[in-house]
Amino acid sequence: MAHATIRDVAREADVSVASVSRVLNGHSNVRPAVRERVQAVAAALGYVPHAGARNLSLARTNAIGVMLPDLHGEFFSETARGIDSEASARGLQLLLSNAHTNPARAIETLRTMRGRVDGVIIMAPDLDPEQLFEHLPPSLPAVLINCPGNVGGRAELRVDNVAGAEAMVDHLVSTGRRRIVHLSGPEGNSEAQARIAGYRAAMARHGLVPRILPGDFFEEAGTAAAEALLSELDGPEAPDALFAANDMMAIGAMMRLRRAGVAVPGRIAIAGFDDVPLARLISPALTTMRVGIAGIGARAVVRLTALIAGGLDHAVEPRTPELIVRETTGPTINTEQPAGRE
Amino acid sequence: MAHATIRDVAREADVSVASVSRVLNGHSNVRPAVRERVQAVAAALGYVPHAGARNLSLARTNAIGVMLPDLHGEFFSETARGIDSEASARGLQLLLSNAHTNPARAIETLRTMRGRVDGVIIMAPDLDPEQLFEHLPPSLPAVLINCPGNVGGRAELRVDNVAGAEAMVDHLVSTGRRRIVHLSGPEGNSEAQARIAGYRAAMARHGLVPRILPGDFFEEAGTAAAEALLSELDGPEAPDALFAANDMMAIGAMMRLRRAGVAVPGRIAIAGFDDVPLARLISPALTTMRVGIAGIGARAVVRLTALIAGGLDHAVEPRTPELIVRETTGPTINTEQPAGRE
DNA sequence: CAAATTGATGTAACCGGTTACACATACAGT
DNA sequence: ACTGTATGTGTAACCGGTTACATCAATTTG
Repeated sequence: MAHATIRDVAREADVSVASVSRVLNGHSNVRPAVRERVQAVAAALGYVPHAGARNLSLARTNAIGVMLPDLHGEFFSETARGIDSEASARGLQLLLSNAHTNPARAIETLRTMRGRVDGVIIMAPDLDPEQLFEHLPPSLPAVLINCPGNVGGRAELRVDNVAGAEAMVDHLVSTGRRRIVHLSGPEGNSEAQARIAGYRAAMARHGLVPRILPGDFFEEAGTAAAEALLSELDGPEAPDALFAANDMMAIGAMMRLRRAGVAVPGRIAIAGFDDVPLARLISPALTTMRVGIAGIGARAVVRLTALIAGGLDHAVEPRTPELIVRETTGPTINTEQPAGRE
Repeated sequence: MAHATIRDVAREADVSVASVSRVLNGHSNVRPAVRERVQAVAAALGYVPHAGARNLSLARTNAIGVMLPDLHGEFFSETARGIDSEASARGLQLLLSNAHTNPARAIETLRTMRGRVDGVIIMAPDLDPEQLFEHLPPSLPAVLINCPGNVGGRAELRVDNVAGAEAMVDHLVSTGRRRIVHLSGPEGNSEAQARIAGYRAAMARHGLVPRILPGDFFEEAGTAAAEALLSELDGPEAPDALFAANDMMAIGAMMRLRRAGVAVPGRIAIAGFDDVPLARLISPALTTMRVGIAGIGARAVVRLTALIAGGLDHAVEPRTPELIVRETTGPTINTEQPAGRE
């Protein structure tokens, strides 16, 4: 009592499978009488075409594979949303997999996608690019997002994290901050590394001494960092700004500081990176670098579609983050009173 | 110069396709010499098995289809995260589609999944269940989430939205509020309807008069509702609580009220529904009903896996939302000063 | 030493669609 | 009448894997 196949329909309607196929795909060269009979039988049998078989035969799936870094929080959600909105507008389905930092699993996943998707979008800043490219079938259309080791001339979208971090440091300096601490992302992550590099460069340019706390992009790291800084806040060398490598850590830090009664931005400024939707909703609203996460996802789909259609695309398309100044880097004040509550 | 196939490998290694297949799938009955030769040739040719063909042959895809409502923001992301975490722990891939409210598209999507997934998880509160079930192939394992018209004895997870809304009204009443306005979800949405029903029932039980503003689950609806209420806040009949049908609308309303200098919860209490991660991060933190979004997604995967393995499951599993009291329903005060800034 | 058993390998059918090509019929043109 | 063309339909090969079964060589057993 399994599913009906096209041959069942053909037998029941007393025609050949070719005719059934033609009817189902709306080809014109079928006699109306046959068409109706086939449709009636298909409906009666509850026939639903087997998409997998169809894909194999057509060598076309109308699906794209998406490989994203570990799926917590808003960063993932925004990327997925951007990809999804563009993909479903084009009638494409998404085969989703998150890259568990574990390279072997990631590569395995990529292989599993062969023959099930028409192309892939890969964002895997944690992964060793060498390994990745070695196992990426050369004929599989792919658009990469922030893959620093992209040597094979693959289509790519690359956020300029170095320039972004520099811009943020410049902004903090312009508001009078000097003791700017950077809370970094995880060590193996190329974006985190680039943001560190930008931070270092800008600090050096301003003649300031860098100080980096290790983080991992999760809210808890921000909480921990804030906790570590609390004891120093009354000292002579008190940091006057915390620049987190992403928004979630910045938010974690803010929550902790608020709980300790430390005024932000009065006593210490806070800045993030990414501009997740949440950043403008919290209070005080977070100053951050907008990378246009959803837009990147959507753009990747557009380029991938062109690639699948047979186009050539070896470009590394740069995306420059934009500084979004909100409340957390406002003026320094002495009182504990939170600022900007208009 | 397309992809190498298993026959290419077989020819090159001078063995049969059966042997290649055996080597690649780790069967034991292959002579070591042959095994090595096949592996060498496969590597040299950059052979990657065609997963689609494999799926067809095995009648097994190790993928599950997921159909979610067209929701932006955190609700979608949380559901996806819950499903993904459980799915990838089991080595399953996700074929994602969002249900565009458009029933025809939704059904089309569902058909497209036949033969590409081993089962489906469907959350489509906007969809007419009749149509949905008519086109859902009966032999396709499926777990539904909040599908009120589930008559076919399908496995389902159902949040008790009525009880949840009642509990929230009870809570608001217990804090002394009487003029409680409900900001509802979209009309065609069954969850929104259930929350309205719960609100109505509880209001009646307390002898209070209900008042419902139409919304659509988006932040902007909350902003608009707050705007509409602003003019009434000084009047004699000023509402003292706004109970939004989801968190995003509650947040939208809060943002607007804050901008107008209205103290929350001093002048008016705000409550949401869902407990998205954001709810505890904003300030003042949002009182809401926790439905455990991610947990529902994960649970759906567990049940679907059992179903795919051949189990029977006709249960409608109830999930009772939990009241999470935070700051937005704290004590009423007269001053404009925001409360709870410890 | 023949017979029986074991193990490795190849052949070909199958999964469920699509479609090139062959074929049959109808209808036009001269 | 005899081609020539258009149209509808069926046959069978194909997409790229898996695997039941047959085959054959090597080893064990009586």
